[in-house]
Amino acid sequence: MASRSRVTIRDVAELVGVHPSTVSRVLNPATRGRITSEIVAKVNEAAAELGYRPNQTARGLRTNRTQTIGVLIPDITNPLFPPIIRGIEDGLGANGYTAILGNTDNIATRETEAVATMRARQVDGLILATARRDDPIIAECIAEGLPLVLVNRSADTDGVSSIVNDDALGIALAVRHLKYLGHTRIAHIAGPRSLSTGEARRRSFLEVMNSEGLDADEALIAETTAFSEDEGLRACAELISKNLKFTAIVAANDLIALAAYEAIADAGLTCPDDISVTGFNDMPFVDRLTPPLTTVRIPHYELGREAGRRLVELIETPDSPARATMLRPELIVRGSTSTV
Amino acid sequence: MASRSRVTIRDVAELVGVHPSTVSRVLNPATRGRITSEIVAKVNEAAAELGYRPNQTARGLRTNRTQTIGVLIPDITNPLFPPIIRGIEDGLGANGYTAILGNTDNIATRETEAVATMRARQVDGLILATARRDDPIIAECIAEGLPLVLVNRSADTDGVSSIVNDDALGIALAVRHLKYLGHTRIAHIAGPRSLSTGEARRRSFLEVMNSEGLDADEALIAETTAFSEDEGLRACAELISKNLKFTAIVAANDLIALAAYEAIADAGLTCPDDISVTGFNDMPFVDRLTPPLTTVRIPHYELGREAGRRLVELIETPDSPARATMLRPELIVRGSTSTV
DNA sequence: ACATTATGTGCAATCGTTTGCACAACTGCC
DNA sequence: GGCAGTTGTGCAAACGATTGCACATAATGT
Repeated sequence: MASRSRVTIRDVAELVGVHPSTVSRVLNPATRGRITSEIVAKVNEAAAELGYRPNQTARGLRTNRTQTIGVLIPDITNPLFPPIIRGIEDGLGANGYTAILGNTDNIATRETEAVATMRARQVDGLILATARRDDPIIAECIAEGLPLVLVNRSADTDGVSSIVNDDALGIALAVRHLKYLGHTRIAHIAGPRSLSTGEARRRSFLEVMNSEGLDADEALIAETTAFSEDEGLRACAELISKNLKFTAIVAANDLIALAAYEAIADAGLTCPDDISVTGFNDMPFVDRLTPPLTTVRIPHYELGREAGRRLVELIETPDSPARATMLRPELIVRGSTSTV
Repeated sequence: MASRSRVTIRDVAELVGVHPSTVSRVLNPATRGRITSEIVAKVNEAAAELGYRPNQTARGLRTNRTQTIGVLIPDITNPLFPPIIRGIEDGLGANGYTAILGNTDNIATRETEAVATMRARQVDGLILATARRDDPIIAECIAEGLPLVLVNRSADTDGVSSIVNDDALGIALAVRHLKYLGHTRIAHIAGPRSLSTGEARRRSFLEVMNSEGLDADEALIAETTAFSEDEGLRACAELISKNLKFTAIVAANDLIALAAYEAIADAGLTCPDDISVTGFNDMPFVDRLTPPLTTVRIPHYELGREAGRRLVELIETPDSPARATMLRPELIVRGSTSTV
């Protein structure tokens, strides 16, 4: 028969001739010191010989800690998320935690459902990359005392830990770069205002335009309902059709910037000769486009890693305070921006 | 205190006034029929009222089934894998299973390690997207009776279920397309022979060149040690420097095709005017390159979904035989190939 | 009407660990 | 040498669910 995990702590105990609890104490670093070193050695030897591996399930039942955490993301096939996930796993893995993933496709019901299955699996905490600014799951987690970290997107609720990019800085870098190139009328294709990223970038755009003394014209802001190419194309085409005489577009993310390329070409114009474009995220391969995309690079991996570490901290020292952390983005100048 | 999952089957039982085992039977679809429908209704009602959620950990301990499976992939940030993972999760999720991920970076020790932590977590089965043709983990799983499905890459071992792309067909499509365009001297940048994909594509290349009556010249095959851009660039530059008068390159995957673009440009040539290039995988955004890449599209999502379903089948009907399944790829013709 | 079978529910053991408590044995002190 | 204090180990009760078995009660057959 399948011998999976057949060897238990009891087998090890019998082989050595001690009580199972002694074996348990040897195997737990925190209690190991209380056991005679001679026995420690014997137990370790026996465990190795039998190929003993602790049963996490049993441990989890007894301790009410599964060393498992849930990660909610919109969609793993969006190239934005893999580095975040990788970062999370690395940040957790170093501490013996494992992640289970849930894709929500940005659908609220699927999000609720995913949280439910994760809680049934007794996750020790949750990382949300899916948060809407008013997401009810956040309050729910706080009420239930379930450790929570937001990553990538933050929320309006305070008292919750988050690791996000400094969107205001990112937009400022893009706008100042365009100003430096001589642009004064700059458009913005904004993301959804229900997401912190969409809102923050939009607000920052207006602020920076103002503070830099450029034409901060609300008419130059186009709204989208999703960070998608379809939406970007629609918004951008509309903007161009209005004939507002702008010479540059600050797109709220790279997909929208890609859509801008298309809309510009559709209008018989060229990028960057007629209109400069900046993106946001620095997705894979945007350096290979024609023209290569000038964009704001977000440290996605680090975002994830910090989120993982922060969550472990929250789980292991339950009274640690909530902190909102911002990581610095970087402007990557390529060929999609040029002087007017 | 945190109320997470505090309500147990016992609480529900007390509220209704029945024994916990009765509640358990009601909640389990297989045994529900044995209970009076009146009680079933009351139990369901009480469970809903208390917000009862079964504790998967406890269930797992008792039944020795965690409804969790392990997925090993080389690296989630490689755009090849997210759709596979998404497919796996969808294929599993419909059956109540959840996946935990492990990134191995194609390092054997990390692979062994990941399997160990997964087995400690009592996974019910394993999906390997990391298999080398002679991977020892496969034999190990079979010996232990741990259900296993290979996805994307297969192995030399038989008696193991796998869901892979029909690489031979994919290569045939690419070669025939080039032949149709008038190419006769065609080069191949092969992937690592230690991986089924590298070997199968390489072998198929020679076979198809022969069967199509083209110059099947071993000298036109360049070897790489990894499916990476660096390796592709090295191999391709070397091939070009040999001055072998070929007019097309069949790259073993898209990253290598990208490297071919670079090597071709470095040699002062252009694609497709001087050399046509085909890729393999149809990664995101290769349609946006200049020129857009002609490539073989692999149904990655379906590959993953089938793997998930197959594993569930293997777990739930343990004597089901191992099957090797191939899914059909599709040639996507774009701008990187042209007539000679 | 009585024996027999079906049906529905309760009982208690069990899965593999962890951990508070008890208690020997040993140490050191005066 | 008796007493308090350590120290190291064993004991047994959990954690929350599942499930073979037992046993009432109800349904069935003759």
